[in-house]
Amino acid sequence: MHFPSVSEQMDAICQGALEIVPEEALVRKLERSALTGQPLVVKQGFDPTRADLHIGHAVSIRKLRAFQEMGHDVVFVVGDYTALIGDPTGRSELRPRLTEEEVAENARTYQEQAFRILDPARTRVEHNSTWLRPLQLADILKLTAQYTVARMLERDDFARRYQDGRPISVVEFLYPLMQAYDSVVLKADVELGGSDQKFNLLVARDIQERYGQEPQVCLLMPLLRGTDGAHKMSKSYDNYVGLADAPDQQYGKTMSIPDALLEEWLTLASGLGGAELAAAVEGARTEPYRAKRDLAARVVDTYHGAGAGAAASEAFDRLFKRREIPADVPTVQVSAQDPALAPADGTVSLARLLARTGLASSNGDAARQLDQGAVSVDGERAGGRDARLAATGEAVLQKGKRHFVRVRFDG
RNA sequence: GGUGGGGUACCAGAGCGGUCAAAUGGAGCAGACUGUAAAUCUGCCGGCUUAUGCCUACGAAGGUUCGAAUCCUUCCCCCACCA
Repeated sequence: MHFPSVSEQMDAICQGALEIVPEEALVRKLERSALTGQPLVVKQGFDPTRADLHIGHAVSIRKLRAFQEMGHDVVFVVGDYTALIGDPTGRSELRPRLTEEEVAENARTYQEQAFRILDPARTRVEHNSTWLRPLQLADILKLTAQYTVARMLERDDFARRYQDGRPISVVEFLYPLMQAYDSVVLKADVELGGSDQKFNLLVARDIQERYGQEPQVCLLMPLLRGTDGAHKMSKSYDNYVGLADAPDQQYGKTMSIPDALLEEWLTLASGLGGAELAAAVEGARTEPYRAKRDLAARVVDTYHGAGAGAAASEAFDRLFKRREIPADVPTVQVSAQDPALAPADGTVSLARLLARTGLASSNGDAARQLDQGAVSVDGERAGGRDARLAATGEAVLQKGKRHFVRVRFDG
């Protein structure tokens, strides 16, 4: 195995990284691997607590990719067992426990999503249930004996919760230990994670030593803030751009970030580096709108291939600038005679139709939306809650700016 | 084990016998505006074939009362301090 020089590797690794703990150890490991031809084992875990990976995860997945390109072994750990506990990081309360079925369902697509960035041929995908599930109580006793409650409480999520009198379940103490055990099993040389993972990654260093291994190097990446501009990007805040989101979704969500976030996103999510990045950041200061549209297109290109960004940009203009009906409107077939639509004289209740087609969550919601002038039929704004619609042929219903359904009547 | 404090809508959190489908903030949806699904302002924000009506909802089940989120009983759950 031939690796780039140690200093080249260090440059690539450091680019965008927030912290490397400890940096000298990484240099030593790289030197040794260059000498022996033995690639480093670089791991990162992802808990399938939700169905999607998002561009916040991509920040470190890209870094995994960089390791891979330099010839190291990347292990993508699907935390299907740790997900059953839920990472307490940043949590002010116990996570709802997921069932094994829910986790398995989420895990199914993780690998596929990660491969939008990683090279499938050079990635080892491991599920941590493989080694965590078979553990016996004796094994767990050994593991838990390696760490103290006082050290656990150093962690500020726990410290704060304890101080505020909010519950901390004992299983939550197990989480960092299980993650650490992953590192032991994999004999990890390097573990990647977001900066909020620092505690967990550091615990692994201690635990590896207790199990007679050389401790891993922790490589912490900055956290990307979500589209709300306030919280870190997270599935639970619903402020994320999913790797598997449709192009128009990715584009629109990116457009919705506050201007103040542009520099952060350009740095962490655009895939740009060096001079290009500097130029883009400068552009964001002078022409934020332009810069945001470029960023959005770039994000879409990254996950849907070159050209997809331009198409999404065009669709965005059509929808929001020109207020036209988008190309791909889902069609719903309804019967003009359906009693749920209150048919009379060849017409149906528009409110009921909205509820029926899913544009409104209930008849009451539909009535309110109609009263507020939120609804258009074939581009014409519809009146109040009593509006009716001729039940023939087709009509395009629109609620708000971006919810469309084409209705086709039969019978 | 003891003592004290709690459990309210998607979240946080007020209410403590009627005027409570429940203040307020956040989230969400919509309208206006615009450079955007930004910001700002405004409205809405349980359901029901639309009704000064009914149903569901203030941890659960019973009870008191003309009337209960509010009072009582039992149960379940959470927190703090002490042990």
